[in-house]
Amino acid sequence: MSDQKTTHDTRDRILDIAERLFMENGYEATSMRMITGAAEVNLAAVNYHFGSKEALLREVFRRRLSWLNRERLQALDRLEGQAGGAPLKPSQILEAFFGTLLRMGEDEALGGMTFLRLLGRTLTDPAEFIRNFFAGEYAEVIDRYKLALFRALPDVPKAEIVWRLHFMLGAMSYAIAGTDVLQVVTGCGLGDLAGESGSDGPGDLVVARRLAQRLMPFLLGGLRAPLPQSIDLPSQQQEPSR
Amino acid sequence: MSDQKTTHDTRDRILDIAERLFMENGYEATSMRMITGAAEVNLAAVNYHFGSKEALLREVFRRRLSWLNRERLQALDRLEGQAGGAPLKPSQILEAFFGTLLRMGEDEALGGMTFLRLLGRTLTDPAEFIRNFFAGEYAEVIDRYKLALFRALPDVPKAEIVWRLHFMLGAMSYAIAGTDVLQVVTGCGLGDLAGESGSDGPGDLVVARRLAQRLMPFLLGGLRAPLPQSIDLPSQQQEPSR
DNA sequence: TTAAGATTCAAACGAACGTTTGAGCGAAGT
DNA sequence: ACTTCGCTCAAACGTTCGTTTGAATCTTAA
Repeated sequence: MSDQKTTHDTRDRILDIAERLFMENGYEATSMRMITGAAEVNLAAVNYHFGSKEALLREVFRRRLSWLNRERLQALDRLEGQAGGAPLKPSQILEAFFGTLLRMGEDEALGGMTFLRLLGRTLTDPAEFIRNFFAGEYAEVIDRYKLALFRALPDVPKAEIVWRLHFMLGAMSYAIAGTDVLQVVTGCGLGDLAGESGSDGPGDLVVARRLAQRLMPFLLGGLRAPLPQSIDLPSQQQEPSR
Repeated sequence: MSDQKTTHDTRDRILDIAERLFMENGYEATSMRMITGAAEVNLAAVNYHFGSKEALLREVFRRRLSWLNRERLQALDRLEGQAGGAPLKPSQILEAFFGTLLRMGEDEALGGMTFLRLLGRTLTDPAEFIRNFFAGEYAEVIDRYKLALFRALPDVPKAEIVWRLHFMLGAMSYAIAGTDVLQVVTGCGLGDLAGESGSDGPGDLVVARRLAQRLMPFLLGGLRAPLPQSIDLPSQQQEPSR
């Protein structure tokens, strides 16, 4: 029973618990009383330290994404410095972007698989304040990596690259969310490796490494797939009348 | 008997409105009063016709997924009948599985892009009753297609195929969800094509076709990507910089 | 016409929600 | 010693939630 409580003790305990509960139940289905109860702090502590429930979710993400954004930009800077003006290889860009994220899943101090799962599940949340928040947090990094891919694949139309970046983000987001129907049906996949509900399976490090090992070749294969042959809509032109 | 005006009028109006509102706000953030208000029916109508809010969501999905499951199984039956015992081509399997779904997005009578977006956003919902429901609905179809892929790719380890099916589901789910950060940052992608917020952009047919045209080559490229070289965890212990 | 069943309706239920309040506490600062 | 300030606390705020109720209204068939 350590009675020693400082300011950051309460703040960080709220953030850690909220991160886990938001991941397990989603934002709307997680109440302030669930969070403060599990964190063993007073109900009013969240509003005192963060201002509101929305601001708490933002802070949960901000403390992780600020590290991730910095790391992703540094990785790209490093690669471009080594290349000395030449375009990067697509595999290098993907490794810097997705590898950096998946390496967060290996380190519990950076949130581990708990944060990765939360991120994957929250990226498809339709709530407006969430989407606005992510848009602001991701803007700079997305733009830098998008331009790097444009230079790495000069023969591919830019719109096509954006589409495939979109698909790659989706495959990763869904994979780290760990809610796939396959996992329940086949008993195989991320959930099987993670041992989500209590049972101590392999640790976050092993889970994240195995996932990265499977995901990266898939993403690269998709990015380099042959372009669709027909330019746009096929022959028949069907217009919804009125 | 055939005149089902009163009953199915209310029932179907509730289902249509609920489908749209669940898509726009998510399950938890959509209240019964929002649904019954927009559908112009009494608040008690949902509990009378469906029993509960959870049962309403299940019915919203069931009326679409029963059609989708039937169509997907028939498509696979047709292909296997034509092949006469020989393994199918992976592209045929993907076309039957993903093409059938994306064709739902073209037809407003089958839910159109509204249902596709709802499906993509709900597949990552952590609520237990939702995941159990999807597991039951998808079990048979997933199993059939999984086996078809095993036979189509006899040289690829089965675990690897399951992983890649997992990734393909993710890319599709995320793409049809239409909540990608790319759309807000770059103003390009599904949301741009869809004109989600009121403005009449291209119809569902055009949106779904363009999406399918871009997604299918990506999925095929990912599925056929070279296998990861190392069997499991590498030797080096890499520490993320802080 | 009339009785029975199906559907709609306004109103209310208890519970849970996010947030606010004002008193109380303990360790600095002067 | 006394004030200040950061923080915690129990209690309550007003609102909204999903659900239930019982009477009113409509539909249907004998």
